[in-house]
Amino acid sequence: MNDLFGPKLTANFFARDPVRVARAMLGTFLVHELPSGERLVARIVETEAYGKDDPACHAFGNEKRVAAGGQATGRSALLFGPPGLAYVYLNYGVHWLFNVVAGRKGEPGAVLVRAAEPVLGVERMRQLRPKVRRREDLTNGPGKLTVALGIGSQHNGLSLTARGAALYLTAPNDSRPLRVATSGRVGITKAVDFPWRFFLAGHPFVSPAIVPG
DNA sequence: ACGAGGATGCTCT
DNA sequence: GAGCATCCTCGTG
Repeated sequence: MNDLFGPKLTANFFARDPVRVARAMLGTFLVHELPSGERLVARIVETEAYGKDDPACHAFGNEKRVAAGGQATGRSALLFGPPGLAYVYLNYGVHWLFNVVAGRKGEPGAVLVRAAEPVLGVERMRQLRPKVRRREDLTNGPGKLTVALGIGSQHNGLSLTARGAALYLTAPNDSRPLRVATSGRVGITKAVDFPWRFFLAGHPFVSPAIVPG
């Protein structure tokens, strides 16, 4: 690898309570290797967990069906499957949002990546978001960072932990403690009181929805 | 600076 | 047909 980031995160990392995964994903690096070989890398600074018994989770409707012995259907079936897959879906008919499937066996869940700080490939990110002036606006929101990193529907369902994956996460090499803050999740109407949003306090690339402490 | 409103398409508490 | 895990533009001050 190099001095910045360490080993690729494994499926084990994602195979636990999504709330813990969401917190643990802060400070990790999201890497997209383009077909050209160019690497786009951003450090994750804001996440949200979605999980079991969570009215805001896309899997919520399916949970009752599955509990009754049925099969999960539709886009959220992915959330019941193995952890470490990408869950990418279209929001408001306009924006692709990137999640990592997470959770204990048989329990649905995912972690939404809401904001990140560009680390490598910034010039390419600017090309992908040509109207942006401030560097922060490149990746300080869930719909923005997918554009900047070239992530889209083509990644839905792909493994982030498989050998040869073009899209994956790596652990940071330094293990300095992070200043993590918690809040309710942003932009939703159900279960707004769940404290399942995590971000680096005061970090300039946290999404502007809520002023960071 | 800030708030209102439109875009746009998929899913189905 | 309603409701979205959002972003951008265009008003007004």
